[in-house]
Amino acid sequence: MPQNLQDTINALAKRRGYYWPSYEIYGGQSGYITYGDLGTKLKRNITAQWRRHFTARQNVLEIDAPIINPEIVFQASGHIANFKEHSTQCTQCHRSHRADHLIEDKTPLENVEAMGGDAITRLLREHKIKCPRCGGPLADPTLILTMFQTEIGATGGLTGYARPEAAQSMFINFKRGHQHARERLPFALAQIGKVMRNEISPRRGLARTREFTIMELELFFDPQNPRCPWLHEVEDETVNLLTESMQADGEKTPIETTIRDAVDDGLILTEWNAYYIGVSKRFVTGYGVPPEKQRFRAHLPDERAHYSAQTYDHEVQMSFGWLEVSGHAYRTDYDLKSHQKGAEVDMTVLREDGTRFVPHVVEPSFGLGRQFLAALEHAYERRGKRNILRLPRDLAPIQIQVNPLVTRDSLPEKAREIHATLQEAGYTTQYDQSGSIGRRYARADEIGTPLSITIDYDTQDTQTITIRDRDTWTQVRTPIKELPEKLQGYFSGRLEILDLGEKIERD
RNA sequence: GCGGCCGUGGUCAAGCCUGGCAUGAUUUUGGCCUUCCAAGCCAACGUCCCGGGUUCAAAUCCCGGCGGCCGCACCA
Repeated sequence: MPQNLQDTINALAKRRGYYWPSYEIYGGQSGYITYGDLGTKLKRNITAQWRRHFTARQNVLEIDAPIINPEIVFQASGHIANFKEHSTQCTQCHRSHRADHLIEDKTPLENVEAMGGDAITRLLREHKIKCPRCGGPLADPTLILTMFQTEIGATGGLTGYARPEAAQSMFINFKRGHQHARERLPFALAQIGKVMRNEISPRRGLARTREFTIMELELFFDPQNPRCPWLHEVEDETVNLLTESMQADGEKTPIETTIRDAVDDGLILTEWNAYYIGVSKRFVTGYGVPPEKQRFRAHLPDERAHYSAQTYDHEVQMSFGWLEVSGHAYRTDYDLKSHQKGAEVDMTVLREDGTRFVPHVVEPSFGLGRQFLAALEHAYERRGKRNILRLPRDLAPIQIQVNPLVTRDSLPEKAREIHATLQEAGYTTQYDQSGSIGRRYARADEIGTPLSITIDYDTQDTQTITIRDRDTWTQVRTPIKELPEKLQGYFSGRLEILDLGEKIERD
């Protein structure tokens, strides 16, 4: 067996069809993952949950914009300038360093990055800068551009880039969105879509891929009226915060605070960011990560993005360390102003007092693959020889498995009949008659199917079936005619396994 | 991109050092059996990451590539 949890889950994912490395038959290509049937269904359920938490409001509008953007969009946004790195490597100890930072350390120069590649190479040579670690000679820096570049139009001509985040689509469509939101603030634009980042060295499977789905929301508000009218909904939610100043003091243990207190104490700069941090905690808890394994860590000034005034990463404790599952950035009016300048289009909106202003933005941003990974890892349980995925019932790819107890005496026929009924009712189901009943329950457990329905010899006589619960292995007996109502109750979260029928005791 | 370790059926592993019929467990599928938790029996499907070299002979040795993990850097 594999030694660590990640290997175990990767093996399970491959075996059962959650996900696997892409381009396998051609030897593989790092940074790409393909989702299988179960994975696709799980993703769909996670996005459904995300929508429920983040977009189910009248003034949150969802859009679906193109992935390839003309260069001008990213010139205006600042990405072209900020997405280049000049990296240099020590020829002796092979460590990599950022060339511009080395120059800034050794000279009075500032913002060296903006001077361009030739200047950086020249400065590195002129000042005879050595490896800060071992003092060895450094190679000439190489330019790293982590956006995918392409040409728009089959005959070329116009440079285009794949978007590395969905946010710019929301900013460049701000005016349309504002119009559709009937020109009222606050409102938000949200988007679930693919983005691409040409990572230098992607690793750890799903946690970092070159192409992934992002779930992002931009909330626009008036900085003179920064109140979040929905804050009360999450104000009592407790979160673990690791603030900027705590990290500056070397503090590693977060403080537990309510959203309300975090706002009142000034730990979170805007009510809107605080609101979404609260919702984020609920969302992540909802898909199975216990609160004590979550924290919100503030970005230090030097790791913050070029647009951000304050960013909190929502991190989840995984077997391999902390994993960032979402980012909560206060982007101020940086982006709208950038596009106002770039496109020469007025991005201001009207206040009641007749003045105009550019709205401020708060952005919660989620990588779908990372929610997926966090949900899987926290659902995983080893019980004896068995793997169990204790996925929440509203996340499980297959909701119900239907089995005949044995494959004779017309039990399979009856089981298929019930299976068909459930499918017609809209449930995601699986029919299984292969192997012993225990083996089939084990299969259901391993892919995280919460309920198994078994047709046995009592079914014909009493018109009842048994329902087995994945987590407790408890079984209850239920009349077939009550199934629709009971299952509806269970999957809406109203009923638990013992509410579904009469408990069966077995020796 | 650099360095270290690694790559064997669907999955996990032994074999590699010391070249000689690819091995085991498990999974999957079908059958038998079977009145509830991976039972048993029978059968089947399916493998040495890719390319080149050395050799009578390469999973094994050598070279290159690709991929994975870890460290450096990157992760907006």
